[in-house]
Amino acid sequence: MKAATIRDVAERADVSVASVSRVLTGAGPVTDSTRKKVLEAVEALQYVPHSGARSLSTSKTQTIGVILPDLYGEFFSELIRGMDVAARAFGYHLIVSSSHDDAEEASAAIRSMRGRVDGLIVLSPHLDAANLASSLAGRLPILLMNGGADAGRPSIVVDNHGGAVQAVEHLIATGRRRIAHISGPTGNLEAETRLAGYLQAMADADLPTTVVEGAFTQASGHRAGAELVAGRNRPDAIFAGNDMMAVGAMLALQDAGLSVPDDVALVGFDDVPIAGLMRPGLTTLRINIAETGRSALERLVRLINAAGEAVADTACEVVRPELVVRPSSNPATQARTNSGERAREAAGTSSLKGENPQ
Amino acid sequence: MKAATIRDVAERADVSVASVSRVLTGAGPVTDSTRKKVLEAVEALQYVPHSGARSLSTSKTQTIGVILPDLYGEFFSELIRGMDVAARAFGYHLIVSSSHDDAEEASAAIRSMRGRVDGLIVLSPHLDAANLASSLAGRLPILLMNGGADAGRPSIVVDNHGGAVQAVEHLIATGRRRIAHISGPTGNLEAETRLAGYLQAMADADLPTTVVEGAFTQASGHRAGAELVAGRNRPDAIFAGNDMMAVGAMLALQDAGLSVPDDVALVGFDDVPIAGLMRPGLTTLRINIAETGRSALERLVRLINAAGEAVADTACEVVRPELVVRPSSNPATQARTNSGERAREAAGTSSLKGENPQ
DNA sequence: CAATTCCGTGTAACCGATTACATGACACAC
DNA sequence: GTGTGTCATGTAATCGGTTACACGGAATTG
Repeated sequence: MKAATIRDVAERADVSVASVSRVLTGAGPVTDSTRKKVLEAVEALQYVPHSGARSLSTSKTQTIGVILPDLYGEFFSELIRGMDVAARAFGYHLIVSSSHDDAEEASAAIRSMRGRVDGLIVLSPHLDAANLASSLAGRLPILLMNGGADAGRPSIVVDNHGGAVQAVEHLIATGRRRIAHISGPTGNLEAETRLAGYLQAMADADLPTTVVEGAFTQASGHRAGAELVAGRNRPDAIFAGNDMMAVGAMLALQDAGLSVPDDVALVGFDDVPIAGLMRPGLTTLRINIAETGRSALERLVRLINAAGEAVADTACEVVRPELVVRPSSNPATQARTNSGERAREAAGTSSLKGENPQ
Repeated sequence: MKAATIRDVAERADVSVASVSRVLTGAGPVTDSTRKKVLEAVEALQYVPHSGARSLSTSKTQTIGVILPDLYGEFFSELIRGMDVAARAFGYHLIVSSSHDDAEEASAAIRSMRGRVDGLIVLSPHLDAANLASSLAGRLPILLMNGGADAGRPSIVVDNHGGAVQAVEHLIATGRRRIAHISGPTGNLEAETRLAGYLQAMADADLPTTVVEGAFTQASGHRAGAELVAGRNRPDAIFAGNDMMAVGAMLALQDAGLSVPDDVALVGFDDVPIAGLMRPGLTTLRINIAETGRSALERLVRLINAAGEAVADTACEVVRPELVVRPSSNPATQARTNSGERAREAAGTSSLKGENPQ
């Protein structure tokens, strides 16, 4: 039994294919009686329009492609969730291609999506991918989320620089002066922007800087933390380029017998779920990822609908991270209030939607 | 400038559309000179075949749909990663639709994918979704990962029952006898299967059971843990239905001034990244999620290619969880060796691939 | 009552690929 | 030199929708 076509439906409803199409697309005039007959036939035949055929005649696919680098954990899922919910609301589908960690792979993925999607959202922490993406995509609307403001094309970036400044200013405000930074890997735009923010905030406060390079991994954070406490002139605060390195550093500090935050305060970046579950809870910078994903998708849909017209949208939208203060950066003089914080954290589910079946 | 069609390519290469098609699909004989001319024209025109048109004439979309419930964090991203990598290897694209938490929504998603995909992978922890999926999909190959063995259709399930038995037997082996269970929400297949495994293992060992119902969330685990330690006849071990509840319970125990594992041992399920980062590290059951996703996709591709033929594949593949022993379930008599474990965990990146840009 | 408008409906062209079949060139054998 | 077989290539039908245009019947108007 082959799938029903629009002609089967037309025949069964005793109308023309044009009427069936009009009922189904909602375009053009039809009487109620015709509509009723068509819908009955559709129901009876379990008819679903062939999307390929539709896309052939309308040259729209109602599909949006998402190109992602190697993202892990909460970040990935929240982002897709936000985009997916928005996509459904607009009647779009989402084609996802993940794990593209170099420009080569990413451009292959873009190429393979051409003709299959109405627009692309490209996340890429790689310096050169932005141009690649735009040249490869031809006339396809593209929204970049590559972490670097790329003037002249629609994009969304996280204010990594501002976030880093916030982190440093917070540490200064709580009385720290010897503030070190564990940076992310060289070549990663986000890492470099966060580093730049750290350097600037320290310069503004006239404080000396210490930077150890990490790789955005927990292990590298552990190594960097160990290195920092072993050196002379031990810092009284560490701002890590992301939460995973902060977690590694925290464990290294505790291994060395130091107290966080009394001996060394600690601030991360991203607010991954683990941040709130560490003891002490990790101060960090939060980005509402799902919201960012939703917003990215909505913007792309607008770009698609406006295609060809006044391309007024070349702005670079900035998402500002929010500082979430937890005990890891309590003022140096303050007594520990571990249990209170612990109870609060344990009761809340804000950063952790728990269900995780299978 | 509209996109080039196969006719433009044919014209430019001074051959027929048939030859262009033959070169591009690799089917049929062509001389090297023709191939060369065609490829040059393709390159010059930046030609990409229209997937809709192709799908119309071949009735294949080279796309696989994935229907997911509300999944969070690592589970979601690992699963998609595994599927995505496999899909690329087979030349397939992945359409993802997530956040379907009731059968209604899930079936709407399935319907909207008909005609757009060559096959479906449906994850659903809902009891009735299995039948729904199969009836809605028509002749579309479907692979179920709904957590309940559903004889007669291709499916992949996690051995939740066996995992729970392993957990309980492990706790018994380390000397515990008063073992309580924090279950997941009623109506969730996985939760119920894990509960059943607990009950069976306890019955086999002739031990009395205690069950408190949770909701797979950290907060519910915290409540359940508090309730368990407050009651008379405090358990000396708790097996939680998932890691998030185990984490909540651990914090509740520590809030109550109890030591894990000395006073109460703790075992979770899933091996989320946080499990290894808790202090003490949480004993749990690990599933290689990416691998499971990859395997699911490969199996579906096989189903697609075999469509219509001998549908010999109606088996229910079982994925067995692996017990990961960490300090939260150390034998009751053993001294704490926190620092050793801590160093090991911090050095390893096994469960945590750290990069988490933006 | 005829003329005009309006509007629901049907016919058929079109979107851009694939592919069965026809064609024609060429080589080889008799 | 004609016949036969092989094989690269071209022609045209086809997939299943959408939609411009034509058409015809009812309602409105003079």
